[in-house]
Amino acid sequence: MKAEKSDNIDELFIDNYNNFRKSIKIILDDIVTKLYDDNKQLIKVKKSDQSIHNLKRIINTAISISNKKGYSAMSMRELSHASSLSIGALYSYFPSKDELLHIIQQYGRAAVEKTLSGALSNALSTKDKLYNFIHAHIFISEALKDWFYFSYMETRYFTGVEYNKTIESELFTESLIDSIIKDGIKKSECKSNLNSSLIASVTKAMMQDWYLKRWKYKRRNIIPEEYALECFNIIYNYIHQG
Amino acid sequence: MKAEKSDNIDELFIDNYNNFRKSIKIILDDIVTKLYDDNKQLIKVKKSDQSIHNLKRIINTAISISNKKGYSAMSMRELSHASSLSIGALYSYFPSKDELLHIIQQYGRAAVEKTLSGALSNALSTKDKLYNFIHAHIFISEALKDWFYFSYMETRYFTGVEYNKTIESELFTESLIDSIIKDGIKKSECKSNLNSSLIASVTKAMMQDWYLKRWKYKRRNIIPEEYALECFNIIYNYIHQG
DNA sequence: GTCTATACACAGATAGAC
DNA sequence: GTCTATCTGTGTATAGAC
Repeated sequence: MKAEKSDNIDELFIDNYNNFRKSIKIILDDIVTKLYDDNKQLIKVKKSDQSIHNLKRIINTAISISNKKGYSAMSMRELSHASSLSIGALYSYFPSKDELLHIIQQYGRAAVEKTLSGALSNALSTKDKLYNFIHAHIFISEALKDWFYFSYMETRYFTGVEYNKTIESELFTESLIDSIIKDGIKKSECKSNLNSSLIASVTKAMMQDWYLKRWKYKRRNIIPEEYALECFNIIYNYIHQG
Repeated sequence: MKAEKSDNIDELFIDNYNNFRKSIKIILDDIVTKLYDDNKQLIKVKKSDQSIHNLKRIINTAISISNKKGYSAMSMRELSHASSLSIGALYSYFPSKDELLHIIQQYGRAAVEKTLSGALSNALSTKDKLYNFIHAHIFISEALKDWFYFSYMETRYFTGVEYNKTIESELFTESLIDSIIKDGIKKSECKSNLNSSLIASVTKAMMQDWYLKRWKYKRRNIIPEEYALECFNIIYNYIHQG
């Protein structure tokens, strides 16, 4: 059995968001470090503790301002002021405003991929797989709620490669849910007459609402576990056999 | 009984989107006409067949461009060119770009209110009320899909009154679903242990996905009736008693 | 009522001092 | 590596001709 694989990330977030949150922080640091290597031809500043700290602040500040007024309406002067770096200094971390957008996208996408890829590995039954997947998605979108919101809202302005990658990611997530259901049908754990791809779509819509309407759930004191469980219950109740 | 009230709009869209679409077109014309009266202190051009036609084109063109690049990134030169009116002419239909945004919002909000207000009137059972409401919402958001998308995406840039009205509208729609479920619990048509407000939220999220991910459902040839029915089935299956 | 030409503010980006 | 000063393009909005 695979039970002894204790370094696997997925055991951390099945039932507890707090543990998940702690583990993802370390991963995010690694990802920013990796951004330097992946973009070394674009970044003038050499990789160092100080510069990693600065890049992280630039990314988070840009996301924060953009979520209030939109990326295109965020001026470099504003970003400069809010991140406590001069405009000149900013431009040594990225060559243009467009490239900063790409860097921000790379940052979040890397975190999401790392999380979801581990979410299905140890789950066996349809019920457990669906449960784990929904929880993993809610948890990562809670930990990175600002990035998720940013990415969702700015996607439509993306062009070329960046746009395609985002659409691809949307459809890939959906296809994972679709597979869980299709597999459940095959194993007679689910009803046989289900429109699995349509159910996968609405499941994703429910999960996305968590970060799209964060203000609403916060106001009502709904915690990630509670929301994830309700989503799971609604869908599982609809698909499961007998 | 109320059955003889044949002028009521709701009988048109329960099962058939095409009939709904035809009836809403007339309503939209009335709404643009009303926009002149409500904003006569802002609009320099006098109300006429030509000017109503122009204002409608301005609104639809602005929505269309904004949905591709965002309202703030849409330039007046661009809107001028795409709507075949000079910049000078545009500014006799609205005093500023900000005011145009308000006019666009008034336009859509009036149409939505008119539709949803009639959706619950004749329905009696919980099942029928939920069915009708979900269908009405999917149908109006299909007919005005560009406006719905626009409104959803630009809300966060709104300030003051406009922002409050949009939030209010979101919560009001949800409270209607919440009431349907609460009423069903009281009448023992629904399970007694339901978190009705949370279910109302995810129901709304599912309905919103119809216009937020229009490209996806179009690609898969999903029609409004099919999507509405699936949403209804998932939720009704979860809430209904026995 | 609609046009063209233009005023004036502010955007992104860069050069060169330190 | 970071700063300030500045270049150039584009934005919103308006004035005045037709």
